[in-house]
Amino acid sequence: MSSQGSRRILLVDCDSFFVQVARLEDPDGAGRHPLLLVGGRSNRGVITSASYAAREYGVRSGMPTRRALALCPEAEVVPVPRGACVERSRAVREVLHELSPVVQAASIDEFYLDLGGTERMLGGEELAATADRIRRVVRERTGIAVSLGGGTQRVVAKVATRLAKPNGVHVVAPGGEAAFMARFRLSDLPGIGPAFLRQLEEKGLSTVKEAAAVEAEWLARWFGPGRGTWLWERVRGIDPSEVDARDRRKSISSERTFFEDIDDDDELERRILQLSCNVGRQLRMKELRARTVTVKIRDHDFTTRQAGNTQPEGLETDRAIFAVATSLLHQLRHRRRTGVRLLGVGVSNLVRQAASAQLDLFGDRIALESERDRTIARAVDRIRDRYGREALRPARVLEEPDK
DNA sequence: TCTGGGGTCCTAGGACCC
DNA sequence: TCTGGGGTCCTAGGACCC
Repeated sequence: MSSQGSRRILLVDCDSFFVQVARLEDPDGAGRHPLLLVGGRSNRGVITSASYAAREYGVRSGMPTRRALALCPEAEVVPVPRGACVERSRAVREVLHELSPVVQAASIDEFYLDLGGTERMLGGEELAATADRIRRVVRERTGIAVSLGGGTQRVVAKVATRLAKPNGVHVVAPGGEAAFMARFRLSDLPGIGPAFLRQLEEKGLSTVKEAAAVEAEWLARWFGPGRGTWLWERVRGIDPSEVDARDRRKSISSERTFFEDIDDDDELERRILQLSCNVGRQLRMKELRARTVTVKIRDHDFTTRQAGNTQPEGLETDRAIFAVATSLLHQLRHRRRTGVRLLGVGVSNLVRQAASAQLDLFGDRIALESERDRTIARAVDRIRDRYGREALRPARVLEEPDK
């Protein structure tokens, strides 16, 4: 939409989103507790989001719940309100669509906007003023407190959001990008995690300023041409990536960490059936089919392995996904047979239902799913929508087809 | 008090085709 | 029989993000 020079990018980031939603969902219970933690409560659970008051005790998201409670024994832990989070996220996005020509959802609680080209329409309003107006409108219309970072580049908007939190705005003026970035540590940059940070530290680099003083040639030699260029640009606040409103979903997955490790093949097969059904359901809801099915296993010792298989045609039925997933599971179990901590099923290489070939181009192949299978799967979805999840159990879906 | 669940992107090697 | 590249697709693994 907008050219490089006139980009006016804002990142709208919901403040401790899961905690906010949990409070809105239960205003008299969880909503009242200042030390609120959202996350898994089982023996293997972790914290997804912590209230600002709880963070003062050192609690962080991703931390095992047990450890969080050791640090902050008074805290209350509530499960992630998944459905409500999806609804609130959609509500925020809809309001943003009214306020900005380009909206890209980066995650459930982050949205990039590009207001480039709207200067005349907004009567010359400063970007910081626009950001503050958006903050107030989103709050009024959805009840969600957000913070906004802004600038001419995505990376600048992203880093600026850190200074805006909570419930504030921070906009970097055009031309001030490099000077703005120079105040941060390399670990503050999005895209630099523990592994890259270790490599940077080996070269004696820990701040943006230090890295900006190194010639591009050396960065390329140390970290490879791709990452060298990437780093050279980011420490100067340069980010060529556009805000892309057409961004489409590329994969769907469902995984579960078990309360206790599972080593029994029949039990694993039952679990993988449930996961296959979860994925299939979402696929059909979005009117998509998947050509690739992937199974992920995490062994008792945390070794994580995966196997995938790509079909010539897209699949959408639970039965077909389950068939592929089961064979991949056996493959993985054949290579290493130990207690399984986590099992996951994912699908990718997504194609639109309508766009998938209806013609039997693969007549000599045994089809994994027929048009009849698909019709049945969609009918089962409708019955479940109407009468609840338990109206038809997965076993019915897996009946043998007519021979 | 070990390490969730949902994603994206990148890399590298092998197969296969021209 | 040996020797090239280049392009695309698939697979596995890893890093990273919220």
